[in-house]
Amino acid sequence: MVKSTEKKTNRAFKALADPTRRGILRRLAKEEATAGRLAEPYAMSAPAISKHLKVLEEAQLISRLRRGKEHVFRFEPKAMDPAMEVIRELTGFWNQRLDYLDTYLKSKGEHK
Amino acid sequence: MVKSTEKKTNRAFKALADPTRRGILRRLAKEEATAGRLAEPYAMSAPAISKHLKVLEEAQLISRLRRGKEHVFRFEPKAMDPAMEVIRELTGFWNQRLDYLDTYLKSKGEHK
DNA sequence: AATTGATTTAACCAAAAGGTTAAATGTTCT
DNA sequence: AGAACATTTAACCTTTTGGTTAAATCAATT
Repeated sequence: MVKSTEKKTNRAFKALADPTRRGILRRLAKEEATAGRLAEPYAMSAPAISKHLKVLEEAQLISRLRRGKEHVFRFEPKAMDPAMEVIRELTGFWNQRLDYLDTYLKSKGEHK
Repeated sequence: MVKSTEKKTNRAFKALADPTRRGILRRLAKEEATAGRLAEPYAMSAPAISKHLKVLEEAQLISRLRRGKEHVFRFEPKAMDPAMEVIRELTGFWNQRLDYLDTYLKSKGEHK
């Protein structure tokens, strides 16, 4: 199922393309938080934040659980994988890093 | 200049959010190519492709040079850095890998 | 049961995205 | 100079995006 992966990739990158959403993700990467607390730093209405949260949730970058009257959000790092994979594919990230590791080990006199 | 970095990040993620543009980048990551050759795989008009190329160029993910009547494009991997940095920040990618390196060195009896 | 609180949904709006076709541009060939 | 080629720009259209305010929902409190 290559198609659904592509849609996930689209959604992930699109979600990451907005600075408000990246800010929310950064915050949630440290600790879970409610919609209200997430909204605090922004000069933006609650519905606007709610929509951003929906976009992130649809990209599966965050999950939502209801606790009493508030919604608690949590970062879901697994959903970053398609984006990481694209970047890896494009930049040969792994190769570079493995080269680096190789160089490092050589400098330690470890490697032949 | 934190602001211009944020704009670059926006543009990079936005550019990466479209599957046609990712396809173009994948192709250019292997070899440079002209607009015409890049357009071939797509059931889309030349102006549509031209616009995608413009978006990628504005995100600095590709560069353009004119060779006779054709425009030759080249992938510019440096422009991926802001996106990589966001992903790193969010997923602790480096930390994971450094932990891995650490574990590796311990297993070699190198560490402490 | 009514009120308050947290959040979303609905309806709306302007701007951006992604496509089209037709026209313009700049280069090469005859 | 003129024709053919590769590509972009212009004008247009529809859908999506990112925001707004007002209304609805649902849980907790009095």
